[in-house]
Amino acid sequence: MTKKQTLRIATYNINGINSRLPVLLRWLEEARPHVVGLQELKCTDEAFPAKDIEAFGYSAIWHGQKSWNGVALLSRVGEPVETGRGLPGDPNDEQSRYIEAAICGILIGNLYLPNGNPWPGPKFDYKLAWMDRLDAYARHLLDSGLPAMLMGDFNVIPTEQDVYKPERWAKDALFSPQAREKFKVLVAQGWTDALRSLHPDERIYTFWHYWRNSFQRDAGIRIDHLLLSPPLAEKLVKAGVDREPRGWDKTSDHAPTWIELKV
DNA sequence: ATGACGCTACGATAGCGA
Repeated sequence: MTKKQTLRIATYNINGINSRLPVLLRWLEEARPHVVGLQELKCTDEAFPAKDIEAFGYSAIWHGQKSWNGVALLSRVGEPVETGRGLPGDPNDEQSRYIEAAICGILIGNLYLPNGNPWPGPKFDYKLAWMDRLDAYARHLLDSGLPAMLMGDFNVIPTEQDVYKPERWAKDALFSPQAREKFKVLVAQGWTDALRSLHPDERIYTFWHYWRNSFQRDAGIRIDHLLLSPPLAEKLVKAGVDREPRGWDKTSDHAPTWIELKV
């Protein structure tokens, strides 16, 4: 790092990277994040638009899957050194929901946590089991003492403060007591919820449904999170949500969510 | 309760996921 003061790291559920490519590239050009974790690529490894992304100055690693899921890490501050692909803890889990790399001396885990609807049901059970595996792995990361972070689409609304109208989400897996409790226990291991720690009293949303003019009414929820280990938390200087891209044409239902770290 | 999107396929509309 030469004279750079801060490192900007973002998470963005792109909801189909090839359909959203113009939106992604426009945002990369305008926001110029140093590191980006993407979720919901909805493409195979072969169909990942690596050349387009490289043309904007980013190295990338990705873990695709036909039709669903898929995660990637982008960096314009050195090539990501991959340290993990697939969440440990279940060798039979074939869903592409986790990719991890060392970038600029930071261990970055990028995740797409299962949605879990309908609740109850097997998809909800899968969500809770996935969260148990994440809990175990996150503990391992903290124990390493490394500057580490876990970011992505957690598909969990942590508290009533993180939803425009709690009663509308009462029967949704994203707001279920079980998922919220597991998220709470995870953070309590010693992670810092970056956005909430810097903005304790604000309403912060990262997702708005396409239907019923949700974005225009700001009827949103906060489900995209960046969790920092103690050595990173002390370097946190800014955090926010880029709401503008959510208003663009043919856009994702999520907005890019980011932090800035002292380097 | 409603419903928007992208993706896929014994495809040209419908089911699935979320």
